[in-house]
This record gives sequence, C-alpha cells and structure tokens, in this order.
Amino acid sequence: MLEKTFQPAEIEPRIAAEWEKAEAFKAGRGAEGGGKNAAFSIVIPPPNVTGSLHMGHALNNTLQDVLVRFERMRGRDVLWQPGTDHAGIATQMVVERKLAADGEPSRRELGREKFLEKVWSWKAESGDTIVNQLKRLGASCDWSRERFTMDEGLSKAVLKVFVELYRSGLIYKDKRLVNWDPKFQTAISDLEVVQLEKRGSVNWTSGDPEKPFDEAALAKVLARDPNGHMYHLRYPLTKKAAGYDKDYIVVATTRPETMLGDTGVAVHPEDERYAPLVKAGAKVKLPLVGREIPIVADEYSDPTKGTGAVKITPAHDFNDFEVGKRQGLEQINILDAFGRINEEAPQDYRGLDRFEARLKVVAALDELGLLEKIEPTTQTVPHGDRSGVAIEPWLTDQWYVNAAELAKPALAAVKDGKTRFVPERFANDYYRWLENIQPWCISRQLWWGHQIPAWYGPDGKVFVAHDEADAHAEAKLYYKKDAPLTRDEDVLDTWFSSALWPFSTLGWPDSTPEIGKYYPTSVLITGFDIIFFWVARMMMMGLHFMDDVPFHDVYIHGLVRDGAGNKMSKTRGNVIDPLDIIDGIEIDALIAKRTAGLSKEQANRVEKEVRKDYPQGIKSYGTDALRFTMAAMAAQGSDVKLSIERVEGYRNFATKLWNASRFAEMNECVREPDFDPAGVKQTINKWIVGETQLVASAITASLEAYKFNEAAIAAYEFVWGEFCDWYLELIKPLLAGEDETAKAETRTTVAWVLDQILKLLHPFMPFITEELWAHMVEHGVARRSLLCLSSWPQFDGLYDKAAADEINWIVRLVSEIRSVRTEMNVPAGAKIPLVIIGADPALKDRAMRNDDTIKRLARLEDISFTKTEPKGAALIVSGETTAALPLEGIIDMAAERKRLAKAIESATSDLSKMDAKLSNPSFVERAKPEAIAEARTRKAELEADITRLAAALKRLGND
RNA sequence: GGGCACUUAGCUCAGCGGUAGAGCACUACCUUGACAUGGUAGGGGUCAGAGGUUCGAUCCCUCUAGUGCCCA
Repeated sequence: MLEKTFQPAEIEPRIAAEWEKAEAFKAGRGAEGGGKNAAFSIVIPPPNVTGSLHMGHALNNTLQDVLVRFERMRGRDVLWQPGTDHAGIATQMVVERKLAADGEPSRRELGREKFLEKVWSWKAESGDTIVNQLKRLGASCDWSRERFTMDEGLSKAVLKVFVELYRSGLIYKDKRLVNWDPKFQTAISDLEVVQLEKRGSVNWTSGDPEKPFDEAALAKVLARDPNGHMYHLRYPLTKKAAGYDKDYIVVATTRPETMLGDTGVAVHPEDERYAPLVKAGAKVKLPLVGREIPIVADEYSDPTKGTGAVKITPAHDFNDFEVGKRQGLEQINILDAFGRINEEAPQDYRGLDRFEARLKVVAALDELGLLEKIEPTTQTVPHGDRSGVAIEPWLTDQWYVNAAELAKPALAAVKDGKTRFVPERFANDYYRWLENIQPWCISRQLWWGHQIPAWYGPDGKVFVAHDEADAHAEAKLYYKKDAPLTRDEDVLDTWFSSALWPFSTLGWPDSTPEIGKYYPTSVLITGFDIIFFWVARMMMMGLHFMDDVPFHDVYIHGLVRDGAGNKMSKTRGNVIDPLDIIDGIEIDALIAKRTAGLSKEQANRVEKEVRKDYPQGIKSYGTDALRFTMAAMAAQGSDVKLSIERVEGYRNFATKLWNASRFAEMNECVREPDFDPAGVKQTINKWIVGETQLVASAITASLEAYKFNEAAIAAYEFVWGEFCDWYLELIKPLLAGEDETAKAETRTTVAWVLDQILKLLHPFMPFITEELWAHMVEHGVARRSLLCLSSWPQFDGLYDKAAADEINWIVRLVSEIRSVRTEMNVPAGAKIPLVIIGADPALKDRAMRNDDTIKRLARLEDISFTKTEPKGAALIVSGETTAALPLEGIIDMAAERKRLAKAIESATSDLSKMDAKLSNPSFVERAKPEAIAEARTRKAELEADITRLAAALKRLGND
C-alpha cells in the first residue's frame, strides 16, 4: 500500500537508478517496439564544464526532456545528445584561482604543459558536477554518448574545420584592432563585450580663480569609477593660421590618456570654423609628447558635437582606426597587454595603469594650462563579460573567420524556411545580426582550449596543417629543406568548437551511422541570449560542412526570473538554486549561500530579504514539482517568473495524483491486459474514457506545437478537475455497490485511465509517474516495462456524446444543489430531500439511473418526482431540469428570495444582451449562422430560466 | 536614436472576433473510509487610455502613456 504522502527524496534516486540500469535513454530505445521509427534528435546546449545548475538550465532542460520523453514514448528513434563545453576563459580562471588558493605555483610558473595537466585533473575531479545535476533533474539524455568539446573526436573536428576554412580563405590572420581584455590579457569577440552605461559627477571649468583644478578630488571620483567624464583639451597649433583667431584647437575626449598615442586631429570638411586650419595644412604640437600631428578634414567628426574637433588615436579606437587609415595617419600603440602605458609614451607615464595615466595626463595638462573643462557625460563603456573590466581596443595579430561569407547560406536557410524559429519573431534578431556581421575574432591568448594548428617558419611564414608533421612537410616544400617551426601559442574561441556541436558530437569528421540518422537534428531549445553566440554560428558551420541546416526548429524560451519579475542575480541575492527547490534548504544555509562573496552592506540587505521571504527556508518539493512548474509557466516567448507558491501548488498536484493512485490501489483497481476502453458499458466509464481520448489528443497537439504550458495545464485540469473531482467521486457508489459486473468494469477502467494519466504526465513528472507505474500492480500482474519506454496514448472513437451529456447533467445538477445548500445555510452534514419537477420519462430515467451517485455527491436523503413545485422550497434550475429542495422550516425565506432575485437579475442582464444582438438587423444579416443560432439558444435558455425563477420567487412572496 | 515585446482578478500569468479564465492569496463551511500538500461553496476584473475597422473588439489597426529587452 502506498504511503499517505509521497516522498520525492525517497523515490527519485531509486527511479533514476532503475532508468540507468535499464539503459532506458540509449539512442533508439523507444523505437525498439516497431512503428515507423522516424528519428527525433536534440543536442543539448552544452553547459560550461565549470558550471553548476541554475534555473536557466532547469527550464531549458525540462523543456528538452519533455519533448524527448514524449517522442520516445511515441516510438520514435530518439537521441538526446549530452555533453559539456570547455569554457576557455572561465575554466582557466577557476583553475588559476584554485592554484592560488592551494598555495601552488601560478600558471606562468608552471608553464603551459604542466598547467594544462592541472586543468585536466581539475576537470576529472569537478567536471561532472553539472552533469550529475542534470541527471537529478531527470534529463533523459543518452549519457553513454556524453561528449566534451576538448575530446579527441571533437578536437579532430575542430582541426579539420580550421584547416579547411583556412585553405578556402574563410579563416585568415589579420592585424586589426581587437577588443582586448587587460585582465585576462586576451582578445575577445564582439559578442563577449557588454556595453555599460557610465556617468561621472565632476563638473569643472578652467579660468575661475575661486575654483582651481583639484587633482585629489578628481582622483577620488575616478577611483570609484574611472569613466563617465568628457575632458576638453587644448592642443596648441604649431603656428597661427590666417582666418583662425586662436593659437590652439580644443578637442574633447572621454579617455584623455589615449592622447599619448594621438597622431592627428580631425574636423569636418564642411565645418567653417576650422576651414582655415585645414586650408593652411595646420598642425598641432601634441602636449606632453611633443609630436607634431596634422589637422585633417574627415567626415567622421561631427560639427554639432563638442567642439567639432576630435583627437585621433588610430591604435586605440575603432573609429579612429578607420579615420587613420583614410587619412594615412600613423598608428602608435601606447598600451601593453595589461593595459599599462608602454615605452612609446614619455618616460613619466611608462608602466602606469591606463587609469592612473588618465589622472596624471589630466593633471599635467592643467599644469600647462591646457585643460579647459571636465564635465559629466553619459558614456557607454565596453566591458569584458567575463572579467568585468573595461576593454581596450588594441592593435594585434589575430585569427578571423570571414563570417559575412558564411552568413549568406545561414540567412537563406531561415528565409527559405529550412530552419524555423519558434516564436517566429526571433528570426528578425537573427537576420539583423547576420546581415551586419563583422569578422569573427577566434584566437584567444589562453592556454586552455584548442591550440591553433598554425606553425611559423623562421621568416614568419604560416603553415596551417592538421598536425606538426604535415606542417613540417609543407615547410619543407616551401623552404626546400627542413626548417624549424614554432606553433602558434593561441587557442580558439570556445564557441568555435561549440559551433560544430550538432555534427561533431555525432562523430564527424568520421562518417558514422548517427550522422545519417540524427543530422539534421529535430529541434534546438535555447535562450534568446545565445542566438548570436551559438545558434547563428552552428547554422553557418552546419551549412558549410554538412551542407544542411543543423536543426529544423529553434525553440527560444525566456529567462527565469524571481517571483517579482527581477532577474536573478548574485548581488541582488534573489538567486534560487533549483536543487534547493528539489531538496529544500534551511534558512541559515540559504542565507550563507546567498550572501557568500557579497560586501557587508549587500550581505545585510540580502539576509533581511531572505528572512522575510523565506522565514522557514525552502521546503523540499522534489524534481517533479519543479519541472511541472517550469513547463506550466513556459508560455511561448515569455519569461518565467518563478515563485515558490507556484511550485508548492504543483507539488500538491503531485500529491493529489499520488492519492488518486492510492485510492485505486485500495479499491483493487487492477489493469487488464485485454481491456478495451471502447467496450465499457457503464455511462460513467464511457464518459471518462472519452475524456481521456480528448485530453490525450489535446496534450499531443500542444506538445507538437511546442506549447508546453498548454499541455501541462490540460493534463492538470484533466487529472484534478475531471478524474479526481468527478470521476472518482461518481464511481464510489458503484465500487461500494452490489453489481459485480459494473464494479469489475469500473475497477478496470480506473486502472486503465490511471495508466493513461501516468503516461500523459510522464514527460512532465517522470519520477512520480514511473514510481506509480511500477506500484499500480499490487493486486495484478507485475509490469514488464518501464513507463518511460511505454507507448504514448492515442485513441479514436472513445468519445460518447450521450454519456458526456448525462455526466455533464449530473455535474451541473450536483453543483447547483451544493450551491443552493451553501446559500441556504444548510449544514454540510445534513441530508435533505430533492424533488424533481415535471420530469419527462427520459429525465426520470436518467435521474433514477444515477440515484445513488447524485444522493451521495449532493448529500441527499432521497430523490422524488412531482408535477408541481412543493411549498417552502428552494428552487434549482439547471439547464432544462427544474428541481426543488423542500426545506420548509429549514430555509431562510429572506435568503432564498435574495438568491432568486440575484439569479433573475443576472439572467435578465444576459438576456438583454442577447436581445440587443438579435434585434440588431445587421447581426441577423451578417453574422455567422452559428453565432446566430447560439444566441437564439442562449436567449431561449435564459427566458426559460427566468420564467421558472420568477415563478418561484412569486410563490415565496405569497407565503 | 532604431527594433521587438508587454500592460487582463490583490499577486504571478494564460487566453480569445460572439457567456472573461488558472494558480496562489482572500471569505465561509467541512477532519465523510484516496488526499487538510484535502473537500465544498463564494467574493473579486469598464481586459492601460483614446480613436478606428466590424453586425459585434479584451482580441485586429492607429495613436498616447507606462514597462521590459535587444541593437547603436
């Protein structure tokens, strides 16, 4: 016998172990039973190997698992391909930090080879954290096929792709400005840069003797945030120009230290203020540096902004770089890899951090009387998304992918409908990005990653090859003799290998049966934040190397936010760990977790909020409740605002299902292998098998359309609102009755419906359903198969209109009686008589057939029939049925009068709406015939109701 | 500045050209032999505002206000 409440913590590990033992999720398992076995495949968005499960993963993987379990049960040949990515920067950072914490030698002290050994051993130790967490979520991936982007096979794919793209000219090396991260000393791609808005507070103008420049004050502000100010600098002309009255030109900049690398000043060609300077070929003498630099006319400078003159630093600004190229200006790099001023700058500044130099340059210019003004400005400053520091545009040699070329087929594939975005609007973001795509910088100055397969000869000649031997062979051909080669130190962007994921995980470049079977994959499920990072790049690589799209559909889901709609963030302290919902967590542990690594003030604030929101900590709700919540709230295109209350509601749903099963078990409801739902005789059983058919097809249709919430809610309403609330209640008299045939049929029907329910809920709540599936045999023959490998419900011909009409009649009548009882303040326990008025033989039959049921559910003493309404009775109008509760002496006449009046009022109001509609000639002429018929029916119903109610009210009034 | 969404019950959200829905919260009653993590009944909404299309608009269109996201 089942326990009274279910304990997720007790069943989940056991069920997970059973699945694993049975190898239930191996590719193709669901297809074994026969059927047409069309393949269904999904590749998991590989989580970072450094990662741990967060709510985004919980949502993302729940949705994938719902589809995968659904299709597996439908008998398709399913592969859910799991794995992790190596996360270059993140992993290197984690391991370096660990070395430091353990007092071990640093990365540089160890050297490349030793360090990489450390990373691999870290990976062996901690790399499967996230994988184990995904298993706890119930993710039914084929774990035997788990891949890692640094695996041998995937590395082979990376090599081949790099070499081939290089040979076809789609990968090349170039000296350009890159986004340089001074913290990690590596280049990063445009996508890894986040723009942060900054605004300073210093407002100062020169020339006021009362307010001299205050270096200490500025230092203080800049120490808080070095950005957010516009500095106006005077650059002295080398000589006066005719028609220009000053001997200097003012430029404005937000990064004054870059002036050390200025090689020009640009003004707009149409700007009359500066026309004389341009005409005279004027130059300025760069302060602090002493270099003479030209004033050039270039459309880049905007006459309406600032002074209309801009300093040009081609080696440190993307726009200036272009201007410099157009105007033939020198590129002078004044920064080193750490963002410090290098030896190109005057002695005084060398070795200073860029922001220290900023202050010093400003102070020195003031000293020279060349600082005109500092004002606050709203500035968007690029930051490294991993490091959090301001990035510097820096001139270096890097490897690039010609993304614009690869983007063409990727764009066409979506435009032609070969790949479809769901919801569709995300295709627009995809188009916009690909249409304006820049070269993709793929080299990273890291050690952890796929080392670039490029070797350099003594003269710097590049040889790109699959391995060192090939490179040597090529070099020999080129130099006509053996030559020493050195390999490129850099590694590839992690996303480069992720872009190959849909085919590299299937064994490419080898040809494997899996590639033929599972590529293209059926659907990719991911968040909108990586459409560019990942989806677009997989499209490019897939189309180029496989000559086909990597997936037919791309389902984009929203973000998981907290209950109030805020983004979950560490500093906000509102992060909910999915495992804490599954396992529960004590308040103190929760606080410790949420305040870890925060400043004192932040920690105090967070602690207060956590104590307010979760005074008792978080209870354990189990995986199924979490998953069901995710699915039920994942409406297409909208974010999931996760509140514990909602999870609790769905945990209660799981308990409800558990107890319904318990009821079935107690009543010895045992499945019959030969049971034919189309053959049931009892009306109530006919009704429930019909409803089962309806809900099964509704859920199927919703899942096919990626409407996870609709599917989940349909299942919920059927199980709770129909099966538990009505069916199980309606059959109780049968189960307790004497009719053994009816009883046996009903028991079998219960078992059958419950089986269907377990199947329909399985994709959403895999653990509890699998547990109950195994358990529901206490009185019968043991199951031979797992629920996850059973067949998905699909029925036809089970819906019986007459049965539905009859049961709906009972439901309405019982509800109406209950409602009147409450309003008449009839004690809940009291049994009262019911009188059905003016029943025709058919109605009388119907009532007699369901006599026990109605009496039980409505707590009636007996049911009788009369032609006219008894005196002192409360009237019930339910469809065409009129009935009365003769409660003389019990009912409150005033209350009954009020109730009737209210009912009449409501019906009259509805009736007048119908009348207005039907008396409108345009409506009758133009509306759809169904709409007209419906309105007429409704009108007739309302009129009948009002007549009966009014008569009842009149009779009461006479008493 | 450009683009895309959103605004429906106290809260969080579904929905839809023809009778406004759910969960939670709220009120009253009920420990009846599946379930108090429950049952029964109930209260609560000019569907952001203004126009337009339509026989009919919460739904389609336009504008306004507010909010969010992406890009520059």
